[in-house]
Amino acid sequence: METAALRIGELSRRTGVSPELLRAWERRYGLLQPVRSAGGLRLYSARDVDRVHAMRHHLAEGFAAAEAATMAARAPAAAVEIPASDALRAALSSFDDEGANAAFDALLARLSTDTLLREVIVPYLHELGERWERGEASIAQEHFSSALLRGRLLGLARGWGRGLGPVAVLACAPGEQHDLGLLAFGLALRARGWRIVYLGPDTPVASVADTVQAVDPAFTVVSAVDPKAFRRHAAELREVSRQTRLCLGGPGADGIDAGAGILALTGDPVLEAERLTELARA
Amino acid sequence: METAALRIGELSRRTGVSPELLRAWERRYGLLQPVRSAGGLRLYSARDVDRVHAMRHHLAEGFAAAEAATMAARAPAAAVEIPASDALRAALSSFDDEGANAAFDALLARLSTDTLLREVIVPYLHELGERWERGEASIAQEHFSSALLRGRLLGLARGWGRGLGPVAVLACAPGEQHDLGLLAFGLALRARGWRIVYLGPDTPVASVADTVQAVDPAFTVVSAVDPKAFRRHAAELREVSRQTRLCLGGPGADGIDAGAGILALTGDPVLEAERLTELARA
Amino acid sequence: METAALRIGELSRRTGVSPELLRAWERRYGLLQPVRSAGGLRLYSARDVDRVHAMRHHLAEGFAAAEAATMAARAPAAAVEIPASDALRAALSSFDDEGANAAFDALLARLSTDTLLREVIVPYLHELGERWERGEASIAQEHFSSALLRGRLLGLARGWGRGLGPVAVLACAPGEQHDLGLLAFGLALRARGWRIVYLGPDTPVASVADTVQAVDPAFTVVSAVDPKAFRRHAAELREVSRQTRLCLGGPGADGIDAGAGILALTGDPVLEAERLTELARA
DNA sequence: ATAGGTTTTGTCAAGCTTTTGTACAT
DNA sequence: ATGTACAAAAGCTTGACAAAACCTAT
Repeated sequence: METAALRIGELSRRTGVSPELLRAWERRYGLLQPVRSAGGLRLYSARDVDRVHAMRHHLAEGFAAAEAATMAARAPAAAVEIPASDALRAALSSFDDEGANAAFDALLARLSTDTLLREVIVPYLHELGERWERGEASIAQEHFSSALLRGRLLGLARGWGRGLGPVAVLACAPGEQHDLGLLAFGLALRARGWRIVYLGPDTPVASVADTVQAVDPAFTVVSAVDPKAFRRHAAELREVSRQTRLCLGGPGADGIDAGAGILALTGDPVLEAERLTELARA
Repeated sequence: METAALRIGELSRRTGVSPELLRAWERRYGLLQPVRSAGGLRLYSARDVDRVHAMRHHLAEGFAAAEAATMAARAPAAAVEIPASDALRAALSSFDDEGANAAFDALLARLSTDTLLREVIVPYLHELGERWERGEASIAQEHFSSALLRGRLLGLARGWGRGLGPVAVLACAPGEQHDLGLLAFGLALRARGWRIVYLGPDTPVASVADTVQAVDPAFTVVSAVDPKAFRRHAAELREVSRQTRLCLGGPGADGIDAGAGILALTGDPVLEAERLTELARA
Repeated sequence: METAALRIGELSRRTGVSPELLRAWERRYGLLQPVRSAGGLRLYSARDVDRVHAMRHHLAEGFAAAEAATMAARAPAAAVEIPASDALRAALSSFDDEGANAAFDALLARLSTDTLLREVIVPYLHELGERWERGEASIAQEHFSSALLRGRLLGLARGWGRGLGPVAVLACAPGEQHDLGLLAFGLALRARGWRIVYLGPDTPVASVADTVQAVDPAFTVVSAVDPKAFRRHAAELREVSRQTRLCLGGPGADGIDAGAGILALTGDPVLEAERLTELARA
């Protein structure tokens, strides 16, 4: 996993706590248990950074160091605040192209693609879907928001077919127009080194088959919001699954009995991307 | 076959590489294998000129002579400048994401948005449409191409809602999925100072009406490939046309009797953008 | 595949890492495992370039070299997010024309024009200026960077005079050659719907006056790095300010007593563009 | 917080080899 | 035209060095 190994100086720089104090906290409270390099240097993980931040936070609250340390050791992760995501939401719901782009830029500058997807995009898509079901979202706003987000995500997607990693073919099922979730999934895969061939919304199963033949992917993902889209083409999909490792994704894959050798990806895009990557490693 | 037989002096003059060096390259790397005259003189073909040019190109890129030679021998044409629009076409039809983006970038760096749209994108869309009608285009390729171009065009569209110009609302008719032409039209308008509110594919007429109410545009354009999309919603559209200056666009607007006060935009996107701008100036 | 074989000098040039250091990284961490030529020279692949970039990226993040190396070696190079702005900087400072253009394209796809200007171009210009003052930047280096950026910005500027928005006339003061800041300013205005008439470096005040007469702009901006450029032509400028809303821009406008009715624009280009647009809206 | 020792890491040098453009003799 | 020679530029290996960063213990 996260083997990011910081030395004490960098940890100090990132947390604003002197190396001496960091060592003291280790000795006295066992706050951190860094691994050591061959030569004996302490090597810290990214999680340790959080832990030190928590420690400082508790100290500032007035707790004694010993207490602060046990608290920090127990609950290292404090929620990250992402105010810009509210700004994005607000701009999208008022047709404010400029504001939405600025907010997106701000998020992009501060977060990794992964975090952006997980913390902002995916929740927003969920939210939109729910408002939609409850009849609250204006269709006009949904269209505006989708077009804008699609543009930004496709911007991030640029060049995602290049490189050396395994190839994944992504397509929406026939009739399916909602491709934002699939885009997010593609980006998450890309961040893990995959190469993406993206066919977009409403792709006939035969086209997926053609593409599979042409590029020989490690995985193929067909996505839909509505399970009917899968049922309607069950036979064809089964056929495709004989030529490639086939996955069904999106909310529509939830109730589906995928059938032998077909994998259902029903979780959030980033999670499923992680899972698929683990699977491919094996 | 191109039997144009150059002697080494002429080859040297054409390529700017000294005869000695040409011979050295032949001896050391086998870069060229000229036929010999009866008297033993080297006779080079036109292709050899390309090969030497490629060699020089690779050298300029920083490759070592030995490497440059093998590269030049393998792909003599690689150094030849393929017109970027052909390169784009070729890359799109072979699922080459990287190549397509590079070609698009090259075009972008050399052409104005307008020229890019008029000379490259619009012709390409036409071509695709025709191949489609004749059943020649693979659907898979069309999807891949559309997704990629959509991404790039939406990338250019960024921030097109800001500023000072008049506002135009753009939407595809209900059921209509082809938004690339509409996107191109929006970009052409933007290049003329308009602000764009873009609703994207398959937009219910009621949503268009909502948006018109919210942003009060100078023009509203609804686009479709199939005229039926307009006929099916004729009444609603007439209703909308009472609140805004309404235009119908795309191939589908061709045979339509638009009705009083409704403008049909049937020409190519850039042309129509120009026309609308003239109209707005008046 | 890509067997492009670079020798160590070229790899060094492309990555900005000295050959000695590259060899040290190989020996100590096994970062790269180049194939060898018959004579024993190291031959690197394109993938190795990515790997070195990743290594540098991790180093910049504060990781120890040993850790950075294992991270760079493990991750598929494409998965490491190297901020394109760093890539641009690196390419510019190593005279890597191709790399710089690619980085610029990547930035363009990812960011809005505004963000690109504010977060990348303007800071880079500052940085260049400072290095220049401290005598660290070579003239060649500055020329190369300026020429490349000017080309790209002018590429973005294409067609910025057409359309419907208000007109702004932009010119560098007599003797002033630095127009990149002014270009950035023009682009920021364009992104807000303005039409730009751009006169470029070293423009006689009389020419500005002529242009003002011809196009009747909403604003006219004259820019200089050195305040003396303004002082020397104070009288003429005052004269021009009677025919148009005149602004003085650039670092040189900072200490200037602009005089009645003359506006000084001393902030960063994007900010000032926003300000002017607000002013025009009123 | 300091002292005294260790590890890590970028840089340099010496001496020798390979690569490659050019020159020269046949 | 051919083949050989040559010299500058670029690389290779080994070994060493020193500054910065870290360690432990007091």
